[in-house]
Amino acid sequence: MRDQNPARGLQRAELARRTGANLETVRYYEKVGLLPPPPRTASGYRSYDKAHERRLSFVLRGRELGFSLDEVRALLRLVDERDQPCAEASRLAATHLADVRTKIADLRRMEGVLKRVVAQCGDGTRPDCPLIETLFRETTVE
Amino acid sequence: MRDQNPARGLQRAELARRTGANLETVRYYEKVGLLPPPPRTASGYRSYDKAHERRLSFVLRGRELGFSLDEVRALLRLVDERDQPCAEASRLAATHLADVRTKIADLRRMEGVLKRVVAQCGDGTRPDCPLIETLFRETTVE
DNA sequence: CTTGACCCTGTAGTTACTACAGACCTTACC
DNA sequence: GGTAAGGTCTGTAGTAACTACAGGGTCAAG
Repeated sequence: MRDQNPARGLQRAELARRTGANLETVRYYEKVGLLPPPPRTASGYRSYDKAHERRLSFVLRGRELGFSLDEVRALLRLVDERDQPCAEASRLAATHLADVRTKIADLRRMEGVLKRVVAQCGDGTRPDCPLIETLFRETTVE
Repeated sequence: MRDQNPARGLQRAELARRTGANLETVRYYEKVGLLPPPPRTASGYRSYDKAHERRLSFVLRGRELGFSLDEVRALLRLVDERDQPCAEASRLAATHLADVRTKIADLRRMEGVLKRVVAQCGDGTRPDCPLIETLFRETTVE
């Protein structure tokens, strides 16, 4: 069994397990500057603490809300450098919310067309496949 | 003025313009096998015809419906090789429709959380930013 | 002292393009 | 005939956000 003593810090796999991140993602986030490089043991192993865990969770939750890594980086900068980050953070969130709504609208348009053609295809015995005809003939957007 | 005589075929830029594709995308689709390599002029220029235009439009419309290039490739194979492609095509579309609906559900969850936090942030004068607190504290998914 | 489980690094692969750089060709105009 | 502007060609590198090795080092238990 590996060392679980909190005074010695978490290994990468433990941090990944505790946060739900993929093992490789932890190293990736360090590489792109979203996680600070942790101290190393004598043999070069990374040793994380609670602050790393907190920060990694922040990034992962940001990702769950659909923020890009650049947006998460901006949010982290606000956390680190600003006293009153709410106005800027809220602006970022509002912009992102608009992006999300645009994506939903796009997907709903796709859903509508797909639903229609799947219904028209029925049991798939038609010689003129409505899906294929749609792709050849129609514009899918007005 | 360039040659517009249909007997001589379309150049790449013309094909792109007529279909709405990006110029580089045309070559890319050829490279990944979605468009057949067109005949070349004596000096090596690609020369497209109506069949290419039709096929490229098919790919672009498939993309507008959110199909991956692999899925579009599969649909094109059905068009080329099968007499009765509708059953298989419809299955592909139904699978893709389910994917689209999953994405919509994900985005709606994001939208709900973002809408809430943006509302809570209000004019951005709060010292405890609801967005940042959410990212640090909550799980965004139940 | 070996086995197995972890850790390290750097790099390559993924999707679907997009954007060059450097070279060649064609056309219009003078 | 010359030249400048615009097309075209190729291959390659860049984008986002990871993910997955390969080839090596380390560490603890039996």
